[in-house]
Amino acid sequence: MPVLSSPDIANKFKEKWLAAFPEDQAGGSDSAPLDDSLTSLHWLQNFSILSADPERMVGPGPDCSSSQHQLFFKRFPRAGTDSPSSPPAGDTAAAGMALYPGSPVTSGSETTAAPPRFPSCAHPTSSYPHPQIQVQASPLVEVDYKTNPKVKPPYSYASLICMAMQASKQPKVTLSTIYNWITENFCYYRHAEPSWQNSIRHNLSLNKCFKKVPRQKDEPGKGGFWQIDPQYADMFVNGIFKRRRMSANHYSSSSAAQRQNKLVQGYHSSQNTCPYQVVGNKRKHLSSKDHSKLMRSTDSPLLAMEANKADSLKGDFDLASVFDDVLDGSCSTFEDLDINTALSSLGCEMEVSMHGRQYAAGLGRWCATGDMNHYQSYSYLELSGASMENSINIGELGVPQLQQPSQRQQQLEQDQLLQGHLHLQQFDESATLFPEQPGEAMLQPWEEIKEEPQAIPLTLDQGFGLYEGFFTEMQQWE
DNA sequence: AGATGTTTAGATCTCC
DNA sequence: GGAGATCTAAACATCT
Repeated sequence: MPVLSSPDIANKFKEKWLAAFPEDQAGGSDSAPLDDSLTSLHWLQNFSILSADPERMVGPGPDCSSSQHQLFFKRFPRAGTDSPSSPPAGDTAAAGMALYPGSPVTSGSETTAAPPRFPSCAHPTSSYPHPQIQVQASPLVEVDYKTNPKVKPPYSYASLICMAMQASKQPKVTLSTIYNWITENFCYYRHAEPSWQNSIRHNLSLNKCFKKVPRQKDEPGKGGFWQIDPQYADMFVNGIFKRRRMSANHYSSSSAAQRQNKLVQGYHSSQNTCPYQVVGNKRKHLSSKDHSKLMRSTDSPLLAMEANKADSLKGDFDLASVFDDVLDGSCSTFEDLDINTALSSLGCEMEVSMHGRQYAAGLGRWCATGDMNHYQSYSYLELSGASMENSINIGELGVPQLQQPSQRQQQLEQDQLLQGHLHLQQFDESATLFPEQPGEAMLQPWEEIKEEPQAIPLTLDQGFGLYEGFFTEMQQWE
């Protein structure tokens, strides 16, 4: 059996690629050879992520001519912009695990379906169609959860509730607000039997993560308010409910890779308990009584390809501050994302250690170091300013979670490489999710957290998709 | 009456 | 196999 070197593989890939996509042969003058892009990272240095948004390319904008990243996003939809309905590639089982609360749409490559529209969405980026990831068996089948009444969104009710809370501008929401948001953003529930509302109520009551806030006597209306219990804010990542269910010794005894793998499995599996098909996976939870559940199958060519990347895009990112601007933001839909949500979409690793104990990084702010045009790094600064040792790695591309100094340096270099022409401005996020309980979030019962922040190994394309998704959002901050 | 909230029970799945 | 998570369904109570 012949052994192919990296260039060989790249060349063969190029040949097959061009055979499959001859239109890519005629690249622009600025396009670099495909094999180069596959065998080296040099092109990354010329890659302007800020301009890489394929949607932005449509409209006027600077630096949108790079055929390389056009090609990239053409072929590899942005993982980072996987909407909540777009499960991470490779996670065929976790169709509901979203890294990025974008628009509630999952769609294929074809563009016949109308892009999601969120009238209540304020910022300009919300109006353009999001990259679409196929999750259907047929690449021609799209699932737009906002308009498709047949496909049940692959989110747990807890996630839906959380997303609704996130999308609302209020620290506390009413049941009807949750109902409305869900029905507004998920067509399925507009047409479904109202039993789902029962489930929502059941979830609110039963789930400790949700806290009921009684309505004041002078407040008119029916029922009370609901909010995420600050003690459990860490259980929501990007608006997706993340159950904690890992034993402590699991972390201490297993290797980083094993731990990561297992945790990822647990996390992903936890994100979707809805029936689905899993290609090449033992998980099969298909109920014949609801045919729509079949549509959660994720054996699209893309995901099938991604599924083969055994270690790709798995893990999660603890960032309680994803909620930080929920209160003062203008978010009302998935698409109104705060920076932390966008950061979360990076699938970056956040690891805050204190006195040898692992904590989920909750509050803090992302800062870039260096001048505005040449950021050397950016980091998540613990607001407490205590002697926390931060180890933040954005754009983890398969780097083990626990890093030695040399590894960290390596990662830093990798980060710098990836940052390329990025212009990252420091931003401020001062709002907290639970303003009525200032400081409480800082006193979260971290010790109770069994499931810890995970390093997220990403394939290059996925990582880039995440990066792109992030910096697409970052532009708004600029 | 309808909305809201609580509780119980069964089923299915994953993880340990 | 047990435990936990989630979904679904149902019954019941309370409130507006």
